[in-house]
Amino acid sequence: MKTKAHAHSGCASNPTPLPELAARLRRQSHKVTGPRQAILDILRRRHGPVTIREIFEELGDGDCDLATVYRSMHLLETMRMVKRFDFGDGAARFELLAEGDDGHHHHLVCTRCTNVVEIEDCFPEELQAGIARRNGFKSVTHRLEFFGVCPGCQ
Amino acid sequence: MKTKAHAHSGCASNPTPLPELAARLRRQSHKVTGPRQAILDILRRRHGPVTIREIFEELGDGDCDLATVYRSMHLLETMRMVKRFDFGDGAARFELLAEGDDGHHHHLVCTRCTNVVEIEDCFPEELQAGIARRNGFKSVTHRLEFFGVCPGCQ
DNA sequence: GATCACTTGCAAAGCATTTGCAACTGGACG
DNA sequence: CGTCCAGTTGCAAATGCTTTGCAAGTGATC
Repeated sequence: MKTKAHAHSGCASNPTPLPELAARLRRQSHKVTGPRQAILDILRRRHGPVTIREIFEELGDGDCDLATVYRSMHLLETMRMVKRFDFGDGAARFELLAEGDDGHHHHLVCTRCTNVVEIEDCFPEELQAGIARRNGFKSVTHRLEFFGVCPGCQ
Repeated sequence: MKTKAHAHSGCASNPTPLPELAARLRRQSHKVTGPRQAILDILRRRHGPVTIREIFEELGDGDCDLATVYRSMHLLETMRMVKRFDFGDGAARFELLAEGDDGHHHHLVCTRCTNVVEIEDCFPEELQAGIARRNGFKSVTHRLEFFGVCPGCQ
């Protein structure tokens, strides 16, 4: 089975060129600064969701302040350049988003080693529509993550 | 349509008697103390998920310390008397569990007023089994919550 | 009713995250 | 190129939820 094109960018195999990411910043009149480039550079060569702490530690020593990483991720999130995920362990995780991608997808997380696999399946649309309708809700989405024990940890 | 029996206890209509809850504590050799009874009493007459802060504020002034509420919820969780939910807003929520109930179910949360509706639907078992199998994972479960805008907030 | 392990209150500590503020700097413009 | 200023950054302090150390208090058992 061929690897289906992933909804997210950031695969190590063909990372989005950094200048392209910088252009996205500029296009929305945000400055292309050292810290931002360093952070984007880390995100673009990452497969899965990254922690703020992980980003910070992967940065060179004096590269930038932890607060700046937080601020940058917040900016990138509002610009829809990254998507935030929550595995319920108290630390936010982020994935770089391809342009125009809403990044909606899910993960299968190993509860032993915290390894993460991206999942293609999603909660069935018609079921969700029924839930929304029955309760009179509009604009319904969902947050969904799977947890289990990976092959290596069994 | 008749109200289906909910998987969780704590419905205001027929709350589990407090002595029964106390008995569960005693049966597992935990002391039935004032704070614990007060907390259980709040939980048993609650419909949905409650925040620690909400419990604390619903307690009488000198009823007990915030740290004690945290400790109690932790105890009740390990005893499987309550289930923890995470709506991604940084505050844990709890629901009282009927005996023998694993409490697995989901919620539809209004993103405007944070009102919560309990949902009966679940992620399709066969889909989840496929996800587990394809990735070689064992003991797979999921965390799933829905978000939208409730009728009153539209 | 004495005893003791289990509980509690209080205060301090832990984390992830946010914020105030003064110093700094991209990049637009001349 | 040099000026200029809104947007950025570093640093430190603050926030919000949660946990923990420790000494004092108290259910439950005998």
